[in-house]
Amino acid sequence: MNDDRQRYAIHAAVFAALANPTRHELMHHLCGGPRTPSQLAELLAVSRPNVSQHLAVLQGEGLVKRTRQDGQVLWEVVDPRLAEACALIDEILGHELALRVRALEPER
Amino acid sequence: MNDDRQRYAIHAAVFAALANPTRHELMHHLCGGPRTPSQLAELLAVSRPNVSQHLAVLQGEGLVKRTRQDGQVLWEVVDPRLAEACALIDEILGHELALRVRALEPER
DNA sequence: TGCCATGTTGCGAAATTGCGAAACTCGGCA
DNA sequence: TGCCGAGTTTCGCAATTTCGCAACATGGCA
Repeated sequence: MNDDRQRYAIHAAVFAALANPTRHELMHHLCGGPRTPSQLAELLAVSRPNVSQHLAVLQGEGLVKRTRQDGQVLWEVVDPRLAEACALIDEILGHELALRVRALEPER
Repeated sequence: MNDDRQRYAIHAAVFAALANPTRHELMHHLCGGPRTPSQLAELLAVSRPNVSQHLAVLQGEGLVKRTRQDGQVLWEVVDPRLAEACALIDEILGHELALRVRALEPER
């Protein structure tokens, strides 16, 4: 019972890590392979400090990890299946999400 | 490009709706079938106004919907497959999450 | 050694979130 | 009509998040 409460909290924390557009986009790019902070900063058009901060949040939830190769810092997703999970959520919520992307503000 | 940006924002908003322990628990209970706000308030041990607020957030992201039956208000999940999606994420992140739950509470 | 590019961390301001308390809406019923 | 309970909305405040900016850390190279 109380154990469930903690489970919900931990689970929610993982979702919170992906509840930010910038972090969501970071994960998307990282699912395509390891990237350096500078590459990510350029891809997302945000500052490098900002990238580092968001990567730290994702790392804190165990979604990405930092490696070093040839003297440069590389960040990568911990489990490639995370990409599959995102794709599946896309599929399940696809209809409504697609509709909302298409209709940016008509009503609601 | 810019379309992707909006897509990330909308997608992140859906995750944000599930990025709160109370809302996460609400979704869990609602996946088991329709419930009234009063039932939910008692199940989660939170105030009824609080339940209404969280339900409004979930509704805003198109995850739950409100119906009326026999004079009482019932809330239910829009798509039952949402439960499957949550289960799948559990499975993919299961290892680390289970470890973290265990780390917090040695016994269950 | 000093210089430079790359990464990270600390800090303050603005914006957002979460929740309790109070107020309001609505249906049923005597 | 008035009352009552269920449900929702509003308001105020504390806590958190986000981001830009500055400072600090680190590795390669002349």
